[in-house]
Amino acid sequence: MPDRRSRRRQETIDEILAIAVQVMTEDGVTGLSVAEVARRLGVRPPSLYKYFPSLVAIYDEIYRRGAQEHLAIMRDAMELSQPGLPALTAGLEASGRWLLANRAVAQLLFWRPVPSFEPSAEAFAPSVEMVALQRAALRDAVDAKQLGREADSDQAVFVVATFIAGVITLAMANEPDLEWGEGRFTPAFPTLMSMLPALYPPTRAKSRARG
Amino acid sequence: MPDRRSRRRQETIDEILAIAVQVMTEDGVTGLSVAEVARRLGVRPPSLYKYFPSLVAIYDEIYRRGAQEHLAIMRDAMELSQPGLPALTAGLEASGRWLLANRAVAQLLFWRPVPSFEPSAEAFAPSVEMVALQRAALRDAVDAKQLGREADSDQAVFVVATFIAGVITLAMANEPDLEWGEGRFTPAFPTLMSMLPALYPPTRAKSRARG
DNA sequence: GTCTATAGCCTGATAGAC
DNA sequence: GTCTATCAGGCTATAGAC
Repeated sequence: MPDRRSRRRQETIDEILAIAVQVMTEDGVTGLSVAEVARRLGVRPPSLYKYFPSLVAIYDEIYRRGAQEHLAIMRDAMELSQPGLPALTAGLEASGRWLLANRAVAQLLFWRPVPSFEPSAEAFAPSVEMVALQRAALRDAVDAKQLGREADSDQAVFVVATFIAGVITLAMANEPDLEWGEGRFTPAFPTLMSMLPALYPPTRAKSRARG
Repeated sequence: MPDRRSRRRQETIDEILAIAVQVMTEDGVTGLSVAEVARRLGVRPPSLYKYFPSLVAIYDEIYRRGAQEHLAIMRDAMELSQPGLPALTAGLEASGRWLLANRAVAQLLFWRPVPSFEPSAEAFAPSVEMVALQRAALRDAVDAKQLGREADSDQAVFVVATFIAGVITLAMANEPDLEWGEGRFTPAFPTLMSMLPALYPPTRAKSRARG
């Protein structure tokens, strides 16, 4: 029941989270503090405890929303492309674009830089579905004979994960001010993806080899 | 002139750095503090300032020694292998093995998790030489006709950098307790390297095409 | 929901005795 | 080179008035 009171409250929560991400961006993920968020919001620290019970709770909500949005971005991009390799490539590109545009959240999601913070199981769930989506796209690619049968495997998921993780890692470390598509690393991603058929050569014609 | 006094001093410095790395390993890179190192060393915080002028100076020395050791490890592995692709693969494997065995230092070297810390130019130097070594190995690979001419390029360095960065990133994020060669990601590295000839196909026989 | 006030911790760093 | 003492500040979180 979103009456005026609770809507106002929701807006405050959103603003707190936006400021928190900004602080993480400027001062590093571990540089986030309740005090600094309060300062920027123009209130005193105790007021924030009406919205979040602890600093870790803020981290967890940023993680949860980030994982959710990241998954949605990738899924949408995949659905707009042809099934199989095109969808996989488009999905990972969209993922990379989002991660570079949301670097602080990306670090929180994948680098675990805050030892005292472990994401809750609920917050972690989207990561599991991302793997499933990639696995399904590889299966489609095999069905469409874009790739060989060995590509319908966890191992193949790891290979494409290596491509995107490598590109993102290098871009974040060495090109902190560039977005996806700029610089020396991210433009190489399509090239890397184009290597997949060489790694998993599609079988020719024979649809039912080896019974 | 290493008399007894300065040798003892050097041992203390080494011990401080070893403890500091241990703290970073347990509490995260940003969890390092002068107070905690002093506690574990069994002295009071002010005593450490006789050895390092500031907390940042400790970070910088860990960075400097780490970069140096990392470079030496890679160079040694390359020199023990056949020039070209084998040396490149062996060097990057040795690099990966060292990074996974020295995760906290690896994070300091490549992730810049401490916003207030920027490595000094001197401390950064080994990174430049690592790129040069990889570039030279690619040139050897071209000369030995293991790869095509396009592999003698910065772009090819970025590609192999992507392979190793991707593998290391995934291993560090998802398999915090496994070393190189274990788990799902690092064993895929040789497979990735074996894709290079497909990406940069060696020219056959014709050594002087297109004068 | 906001505030003041405060408890109770932590930190980096310095001065100066020994 | 070690210490005590201390400065000056940061932080999370809570109690309780308004």
